[in-house]
Amino acid sequence: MRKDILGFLKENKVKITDVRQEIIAVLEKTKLPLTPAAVFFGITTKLPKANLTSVYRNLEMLEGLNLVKRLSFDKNGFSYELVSDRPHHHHVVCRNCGKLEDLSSLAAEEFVEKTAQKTNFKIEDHNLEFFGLCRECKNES
Amino acid sequence: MRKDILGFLKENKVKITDVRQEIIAVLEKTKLPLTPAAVFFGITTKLPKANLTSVYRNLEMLEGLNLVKRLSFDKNGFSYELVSDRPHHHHVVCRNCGKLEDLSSLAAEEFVEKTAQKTNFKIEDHNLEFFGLCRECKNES
DNA sequence: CTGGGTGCAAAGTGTTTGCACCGTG
DNA sequence: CACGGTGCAAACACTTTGCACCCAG
Repeated sequence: MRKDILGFLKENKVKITDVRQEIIAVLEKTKLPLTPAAVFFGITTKLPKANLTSVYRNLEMLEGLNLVKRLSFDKNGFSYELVSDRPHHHHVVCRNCGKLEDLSSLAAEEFVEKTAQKTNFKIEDHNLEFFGLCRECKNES
Repeated sequence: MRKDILGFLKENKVKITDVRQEIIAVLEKTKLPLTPAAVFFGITTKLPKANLTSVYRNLEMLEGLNLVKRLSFDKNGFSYELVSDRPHHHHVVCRNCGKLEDLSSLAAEEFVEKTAQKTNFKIEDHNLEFFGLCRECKNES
């Protein structure tokens, strides 16, 4: 588990427990958005007695501290990904093989900026997702 | 209910029932994304015996025909909006008062196009949503 | 008159809550 | 050793499924 995350948790008086370390470790390792169930599966290899409930509670807590971001790709619940120190990024999801790619984009920042001006909203967050066919699946069909 | 929708349903051999007409009427009237429960509430004024199940089934059917689009704003389920004949549009949601505004934007189209090029995906759909504070709520706080 | 559509009830699924025990700080 | 965190079970909310009756075409 990254030192900065650990420090941040301590600053916020959050106890460092096995479950928490593992949840964060799993998210760090995969670097991709995971469903609570997937995270749970990931941590059970090291913590066989762990509980889905704790995963939910901790993901919620981590979201509150902005260490984790919740995304919704499909109808069946949410996925969570670590908020890394790299800038905004968004996702492109292949509807055939389910592959998910990051997209860090200056174009996105421009777009957000234009939107804020146009609507006169104070934009605090945004969610930009793309769905389609990836290189491979595009050619197969 | 709009003629073109009615015709399109007939073309697809979908029976025109009271429930369906009312669901579409409600979506047309509000012009905003509604949850299945909200649609249900809307149709019960004219069809007191209607059932939530039918609303779900019909929204799913309409989504299949691309007459309706499913969106997810918050954790508690989905909302549906009519796919109108105007071009792509997206939403800006106020996190304080819940107000929801459309955003039809050329900038968005550009952005989608750039993304397709950059990733080499065949982009079929996208979901662009913004969250923040609207004009009024921005000034109050 | 026939197959799709509907209402109703029951089952699923993902998520949350209550509570007693546990373990970090 | 106090109090936040955890596991477990039960409750919840939203959505889906099974089935018999109904009605649009």
